[in-house]
Formats: sequence, C-alpha cells, structure tokens
Amino acid sequence: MAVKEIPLPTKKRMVLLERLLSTYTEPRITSQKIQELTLWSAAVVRRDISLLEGVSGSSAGYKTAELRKALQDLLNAPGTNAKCCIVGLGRLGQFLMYSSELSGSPYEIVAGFDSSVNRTEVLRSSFPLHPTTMLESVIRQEGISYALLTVGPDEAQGIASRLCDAGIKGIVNYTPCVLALPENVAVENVGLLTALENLGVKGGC
Amino acid sequence: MAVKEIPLPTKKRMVLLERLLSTYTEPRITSQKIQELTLWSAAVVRRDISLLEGVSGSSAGYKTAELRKALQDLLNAPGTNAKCCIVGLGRLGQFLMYSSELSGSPYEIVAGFDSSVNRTEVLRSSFPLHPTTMLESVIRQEGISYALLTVGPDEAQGIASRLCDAGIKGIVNYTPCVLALPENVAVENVGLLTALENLGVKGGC
DNA sequence: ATTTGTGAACAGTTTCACAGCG
DNA sequence: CGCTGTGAAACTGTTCACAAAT
Repeated sequence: MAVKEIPLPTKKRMVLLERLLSTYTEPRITSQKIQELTLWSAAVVRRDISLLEGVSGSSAGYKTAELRKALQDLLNAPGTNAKCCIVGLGRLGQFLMYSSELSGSPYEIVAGFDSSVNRTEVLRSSFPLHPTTMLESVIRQEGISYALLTVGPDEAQGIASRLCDAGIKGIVNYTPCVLALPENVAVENVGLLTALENLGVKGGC
Repeated sequence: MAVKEIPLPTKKRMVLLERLLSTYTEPRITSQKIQELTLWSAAVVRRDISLLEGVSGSSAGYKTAELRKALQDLLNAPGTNAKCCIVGLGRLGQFLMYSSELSGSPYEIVAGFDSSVNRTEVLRSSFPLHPTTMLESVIRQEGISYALLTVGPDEAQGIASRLCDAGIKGIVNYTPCVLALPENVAVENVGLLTALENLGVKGGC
C-alpha cells in the first residue's frame, strides 16, 4: 500500500515536524532552520523530507505550506476515523476527558469507562460514559481503535487484556505497569515514573 | 565513568524489567519467560543482561533477586537525589502533585510552580508551591534536576527555555508543543496527541 | 536437557561528502 | 553561491546459531 517504506524514527519526526510547522509563519524553511528548532541533524531532516511526495526544495529551502500539506497527507491517511476511549475516570481520566488537545486532529474520544457506576453517571461529558462491564460491546460497536489506560496499577493488566481481546489496536499506558500484550497491539508507555526514568537514562550513567 | 557503554534501548528495557521483577514472585526467571511477559526476544534479553555486572545465569535461568539488585544498582546510580518540580498546577499538574507513583523510587517532587498566586496559595501539598517568578532561584537553591511541564501550549516554550537556563537536566513535556532546547537537556514528550500519534505510527501506514 | 553468553552476520538509521540544480 | 538530494560509508542495535556451563 505504501509507495515507499518509511522508517519508524522518521515517522515520529514527521509527526513532530508537522506540529512544528503549524506554528511556523515564514513562507519557506530550510533543513538548517529545522535543525536549529529540533536539534535533528540537517542531513536527517533532508532525508526524511526526501521520502515525502510532492515536495521539492530549492536553494531557498522548502515551501512551508507545501511541506506541511505533504506531511498531513501522509500522516492522516491511515488515521481517518481513529476513535479512542478512556478507561478509568479518576483524576487523570477526567483531565484527558476535558482536554481539548485532540481537537483538529484525526483522533477523537468517543467513550469513557469506569468500574464505578457512580462516576459514569455523575460526570458530564461530550461523549457517553459506560460501566467497565460494557467495555467489549461498546468497543466493538463503535469500532474504537485506541484506548487511554488510566486505571489503577492493580487493574491495569486485567483491563489491558480485555482491551486486546476486544480488538483494540493500541494502548496509551498511563499506569506504571509493564503490560504483557500480544504483538499486534502497540503500546506507548507514558506513566510518570517511566517518563522520568527514561529521562534519567538519556542523561548518561 | 561507565564500565561498559550501555545502549539506550537497552537502558529503557532495563527500567521496565526492573519494574517487572518488582512484582515477580518466582525465585528464578529465564530469558524465555521474560520474552513471554514483554515480547522482547529472548536473545535481546540475554544480551541486555550480559551487560550487567554481578549477574550469572545457569540452566535454571537467572536468580530473580540477584538480577533485580543488579538492575537497581545500575539504574539508581545516577539518580540519587533526583529532585523534580512541577511547572503548571492546572488539572494535570494537580494530578501529578497528588500522585503517589514516585514513592519508593529515587525521584522526588520537591516544588511546584504556577503563575497564578491564587493557586500556589490555595492548594495544599506536601512540598512548597511558588509563583513562577521564583522558578530560577528555587531550582538553583534546591538543586532540582527534572521538571514536569504542564503549562498551557502558549507558555510552554518560554518556560522551557527558562528551565534550561536555570540548569535543569531533563523535561517531561506534557504539552503538545515541540520544544526547542539545548542538546544537553533531555526531553520526553508525553503529550496526549504525541502519544496517540506515535501509536498510530507504530501500527503501519 | 536446558539455558546462558557471545562471536559473527544482518538490518535499520544516521552521517558524510559532494554532485547537481535553482 | 547556498541548499537540496543521495550514493556510499559508518554506526548502532538485533538476530542467528552454537559452544560452554550447570
């Protein structure tokens, strides 16, 4: 399906680059300039961009609009209808629920779950909230692809397994737990401890 | 200083492995077993562990306790006195503030900042809260190494730059912004959009 | 018999360096 | 000229496969 195979690190940079361009006002941008803003080497930037179709640079650099358009075309292609759900409506779940970060992106939160029926009934939200018992049926019915896991550590693995069985494609794991999942399910670990430990690790040893 | 150079992906796995072992009850564990629990290949697990000192496996696998000890020794070495601060005490900042995820880890939150003096005075917390104007002085005085950035997107880059100037070593970036930072400062991007986009990217294109 | 530890081959990215083009 | 685009080299991490160890 893909015309060219795009390396994973490149895709991650593209995601960030698109976001960077969304606040960049100059009409043209060079690989040098991108290097300054991101610390990726100019060579890497050029190679990344060379994988994009419909972008041609000149000695004045790339056209900002053209570049951004190409990035969006590539990145949004698969994401059309990327439905998400939140599992666990504690403090963090509620934060995510009320966050507007996804507006304008191809991702949309369409359901929330919590084992406390009290919570699912009291909380107000722009999408429906269900008891966790409904997890599988709602995910299947709505065709939900991604889950934001914000339950307590003791529940994490159990819920994660149920999500996989229900056919979820990816989990953003906000718990400190190491999840055991089938290999066709992607995970992004963003627990506080994990993030800090990764930072420490980058620093050196 | 390091006896052996440890690859970054290996270190990240080690962080997760240490956590995995903390809830593992058997006295011994094999690379096979770790593969089942994490989906890393057994070969990778063995190579990772071979970089650890003071661990020797046998045909019964590794001693769980010995392995865990070695991981802790390696990972905590640099982290002794890893002081952190939260910048931005909105909903997310408050969640992090009340989180107990770091207890028992070498990381400790020792200060919070917000530009609203109202918030810094009203909120109750086990560590002191300051107005953002105090950012530089408190960070220097306390010797704070890491910052959790939970401010709004418009403030993000400005605060991040100030954190760097104040001598911070790493930033956990909860905003959707792409931060421009000097290369000696580590960043971990954990914004919701970023996490989801990374998931999508892993899935395929 | 089972599992570790590791050279050697392999695969994926990045860097280098420079020809080519606006 | 400056900047892009890209072969070729360098580098980093993973997988393979098997001898050594218990």
